[in-house]
Amino acid sequence: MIRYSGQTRILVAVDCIIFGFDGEHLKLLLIHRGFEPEKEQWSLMGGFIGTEEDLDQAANRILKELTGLEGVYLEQFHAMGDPKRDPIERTVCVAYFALIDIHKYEKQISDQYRAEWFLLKDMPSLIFDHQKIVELAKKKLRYKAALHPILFELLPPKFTLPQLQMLYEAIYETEFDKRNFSRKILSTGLLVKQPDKDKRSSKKGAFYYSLHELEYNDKFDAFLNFIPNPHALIA
Amino acid sequence: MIRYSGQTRILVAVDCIIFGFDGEHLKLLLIHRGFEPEKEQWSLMGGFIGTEEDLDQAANRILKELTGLEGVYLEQFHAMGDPKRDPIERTVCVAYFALIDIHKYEKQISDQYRAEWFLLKDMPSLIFDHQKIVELAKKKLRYKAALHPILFELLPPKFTLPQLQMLYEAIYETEFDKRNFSRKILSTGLLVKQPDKDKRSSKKGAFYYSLHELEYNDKFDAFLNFIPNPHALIA
DNA sequence: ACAAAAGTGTTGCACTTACACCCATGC
DNA sequence: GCATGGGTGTAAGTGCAACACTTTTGT
Repeated sequence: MIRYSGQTRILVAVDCIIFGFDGEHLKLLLIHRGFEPEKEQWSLMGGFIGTEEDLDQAANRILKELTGLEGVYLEQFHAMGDPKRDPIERTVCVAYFALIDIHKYEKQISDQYRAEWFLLKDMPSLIFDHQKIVELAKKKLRYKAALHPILFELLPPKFTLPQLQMLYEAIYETEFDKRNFSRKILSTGLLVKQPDKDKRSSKKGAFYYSLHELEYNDKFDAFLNFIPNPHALIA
Repeated sequence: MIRYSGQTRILVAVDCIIFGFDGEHLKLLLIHRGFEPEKEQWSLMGGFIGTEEDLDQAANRILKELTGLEGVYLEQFHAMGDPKRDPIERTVCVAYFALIDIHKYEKQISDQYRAEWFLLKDMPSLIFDHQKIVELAKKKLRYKAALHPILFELLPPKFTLPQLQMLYEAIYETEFDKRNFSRKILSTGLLVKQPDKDKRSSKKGAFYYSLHELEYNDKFDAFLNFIPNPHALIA
């Protein structure tokens, strides 16, 4: 087998930033490492890429190992290559962020890891440069969600407009006018009103909506402008 | 030295998509490889990362080796990891796109490579998955340039509004109304009118403008909406 | 004087914002 | 019957798109 000569080969890992939404706050799924290095520390879910898989496959595999979930929204957003980022051995990492419906996550799927949800603003310190990766992921998520309908991935298949608005408000750390918000969201044509209501959070109850799959796939890449004054809110 | 055991180490390369603008068309700087593998084929400029450099440093070094330029606009946009993308040996590549003032490029800086500018729509076939990387880069460039003032990096320090408009038109493969275009661009406050004119392309001559550095740095990350109907033009 | 490109203003429309009241229900 | 959250409409302002004529100057 021919190989390139005189070059250093390096470990390549994939790390996943897993976002979830509990109805009120944005959360991150972190793992408590039961193994060296940095045993007993909190970190992002990650792993080395296998010999027969590409990066997306590796990210999906890793996500499944931790959460048991497949078909999750997963997007590559940055590669980190500082030679000193992993003190044990040089590792280049390709970071992905995942958006999951927090209720689909079943605890203790993996016994190698103890996983736990943390509020974004109440996170433990993380190993290596994971803190920095999380910051990048947050920024990227805000950026992308301002223009593309990705936040639905954080909600269950049926959700209410107040729930959706709370999600946007959590992500942008601000408040929106509910009349304008509902008009803007509904005008995209992405939502289908359901006949039933969610009555858990009010006496009157709020109508459920679900995604119009066809429109959703069509408009996913379109430029939709989901938030007012993006100029002010996006770094 | 402690290392992670049982993991495969992989080559990591950086590839640069180098965009230039000749006043009329968007171009790409490609190299004719004088070495194996794929000797005598056209490819993107790339190289393996060094043991002491991070990804950005590697990209800057590689760009300098080919063009002699430093301080160039360079942005990481995607990592490619298909195990079969390089037939010689598995290589993960991190792709960057660079924007340079085409007139700053001096030929034959490197004798390892023969470099040549190609019209984007008139490119030779490229090695490996470089074609795909170029497609991704074009998409990313369009996307980013719709919201951020990056295209100035493709022009000389002094340029005219008609030149700038031609650039935007080349990138989006469409035409804009010059009255609306000039109003929109000038309203950003990013440009400073110069006292002199460029008289090469008309009898009347067009005023030069230069970047207002302070405003440019301030507003670089802002959301500016440089093109009409982004919905229609951005994939 | 004519050709060729630069420069400039206005109007209508669409979208966005700001804002306040009624509705349905469980207790 | 009242408290709680859900749902809706309107008016003013802003930003965007469409559109045509004048200016300059080299030949």
